[in-house]
Amino acid sequence: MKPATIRDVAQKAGVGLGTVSRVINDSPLVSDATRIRVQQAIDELNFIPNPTARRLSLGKTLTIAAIVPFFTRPSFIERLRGVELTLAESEYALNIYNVETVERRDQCMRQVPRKELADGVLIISLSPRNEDIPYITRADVPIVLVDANHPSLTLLNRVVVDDVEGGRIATQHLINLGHRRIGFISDFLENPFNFTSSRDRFQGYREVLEGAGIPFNPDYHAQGEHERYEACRLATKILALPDRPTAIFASSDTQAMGVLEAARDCNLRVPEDLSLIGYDDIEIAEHLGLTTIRQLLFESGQRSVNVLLKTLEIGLIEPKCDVLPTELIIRHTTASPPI
Amino acid sequence: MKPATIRDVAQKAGVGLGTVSRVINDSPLVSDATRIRVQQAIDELNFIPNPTARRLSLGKTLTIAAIVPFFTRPSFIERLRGVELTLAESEYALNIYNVETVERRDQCMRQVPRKELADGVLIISLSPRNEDIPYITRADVPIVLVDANHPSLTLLNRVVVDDVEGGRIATQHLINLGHRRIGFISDFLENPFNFTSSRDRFQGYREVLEGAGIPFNPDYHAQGEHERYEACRLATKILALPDRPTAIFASSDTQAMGVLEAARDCNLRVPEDLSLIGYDDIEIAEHLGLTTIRQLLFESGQRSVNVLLKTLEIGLIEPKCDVLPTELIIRHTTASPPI
DNA sequence: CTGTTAGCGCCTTCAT
DNA sequence: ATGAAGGCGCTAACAG
Repeated sequence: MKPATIRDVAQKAGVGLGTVSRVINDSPLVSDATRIRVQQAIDELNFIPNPTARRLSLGKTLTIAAIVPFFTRPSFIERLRGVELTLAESEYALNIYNVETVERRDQCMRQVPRKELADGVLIISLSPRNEDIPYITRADVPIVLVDANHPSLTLLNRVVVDDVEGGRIATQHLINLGHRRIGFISDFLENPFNFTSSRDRFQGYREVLEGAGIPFNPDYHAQGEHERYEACRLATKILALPDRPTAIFASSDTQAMGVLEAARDCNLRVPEDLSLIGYDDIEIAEHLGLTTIRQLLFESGQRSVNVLLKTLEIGLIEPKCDVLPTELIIRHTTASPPI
Repeated sequence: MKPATIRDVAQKAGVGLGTVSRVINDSPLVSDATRIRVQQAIDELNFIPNPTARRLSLGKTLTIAAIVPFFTRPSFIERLRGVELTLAESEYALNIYNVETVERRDQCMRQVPRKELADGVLIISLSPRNEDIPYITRADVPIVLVDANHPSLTLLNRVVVDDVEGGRIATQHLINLGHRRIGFISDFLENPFNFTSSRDRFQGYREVLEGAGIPFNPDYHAQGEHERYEACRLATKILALPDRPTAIFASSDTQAMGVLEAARDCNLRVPEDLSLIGYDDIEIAEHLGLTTIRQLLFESGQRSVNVLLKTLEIGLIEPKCDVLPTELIIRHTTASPPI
């Protein structure tokens, strides 16, 4: 049987359509008597206003779109959790656009920011490229960049973390412990998804090296897919170097796990023989006792939604760039180098 | 500026509304000449049919709802990934209803299975209770139960795993190694969310114990929240027993990690002093070398979507119960007990 | 305060 | 093969 409509309710309550609509929307323009009568009819019919019709009539989708790559990776999940929980309290639904291929990336970046699809868009961890800019700037929908950036997009709200600074902190920590030979394992610095975090962390790494008078050794930098296996493979190669590093900075905790495996394979003790620092402080990091750089993943999700909701409520506001802090978490994978 | 509508396209192409609609929907009832003309107008106007209007007109939501608890837990994520990837190829959108409280559980279970909200519903890892049954059976929407069950719901499609069997396999593995004192750490067997997996695995555990002539020792069973910390706490208590178990079966890999921590705290080597087997085979299990029971998480998501889509396409079909296999993965946390 | 009416953008008959 | 018209369920503006 078909679900009850506003019309059924009106008939049952013996009122007009408009009145039912007013009751639904908590309009003050209804007498208590009729409100009760209508409410009764609603309850009896187990009526719920059809969201699709509502959206069409309102000209709003009541939906927020989140474009996020590889949404099963722990760090992205944690961001999404912040998004989801914050949004759950609102009247907005969440649509997740999971990006796992470059084609999909481009398609989402260009097609999703549309009024017909969402009232607001969160672009997470995917920095637009120059070719994307026209699509984004002409979008008639508020957009918030989360963990993403682009020089010419200062007119967008952004919630970011200073990855260059994070790279500095990590590297400085290792140097403070006395390390001079410091490896860096990362995603591909140049990649079709335009992930920028590794690039930024690498920059911080190099800045600090230079500041400490340590020349950058290209052999100590290996890049590859963002996967444990791959990181393990890369680390194994670096650790086989005649003058192997005494410390490795992995640009994510996941990759740090790969390094841990490589160290195990090479019979290197961590941290006695090899120090290791990761990045993100995902949940598993604590279990592993991994020293890492914490960033506020959950909070980045929360904040970005709040900014978006405020924009939707108040209308365009002065675009802000919200820079979340970064923190060194010292656990048990870093120590002074062997003498 | 407002997005282009079908009307704009019609005007630009010099045809009627209906024709544009036909072109959009690949109707054969359009001559090639006009089709091209219309397509040109569509491209020029950068027109995309408004999904909301489409849904209202079609009387379909073109949306699949997935009710899933704690969607950030690795095992649920992996199921969701199967759902998402499979659905991405279809014309259906995915709406995730994340359940983290009992109130929300009840609300979702009762309100989500409605035609107005979704064309199909996936209920993941949440077994309906008796009180939910009326809401579910009267739902006018196809429902697929994933990793969930209920005796009176044989009319629903289900994709499940035999957790009792999984519990048996895990326990048998330990017994085969020579263990007689086997602990079991699990979620609360009775819980307001009505998670049933721990209960089933526990049953398998007890069956095998009994079959081996080993009396069940209640001291060896501890239940608590599904969290590493909690599992660690529970394991610590069990391991402090005068006659502590030589092996522990944790009802999830996450909890197994807690046990690992407890063992570490107690200076117990795994597997020399304590054997440990988990459940799920989430990604981290491999890194940890954890012996565990693998279930096809990703595939459960895929299959459930396929069943749902087929139902939507073909209409009601004979409800099936798809039982996915379970597999023992032996790694390095189980061995014969110390003599 | 309340009933009525005109859309929202699209799909689908029904004529032509 | 194509145009015109009615309707999907709701909101909002208007008249009373």
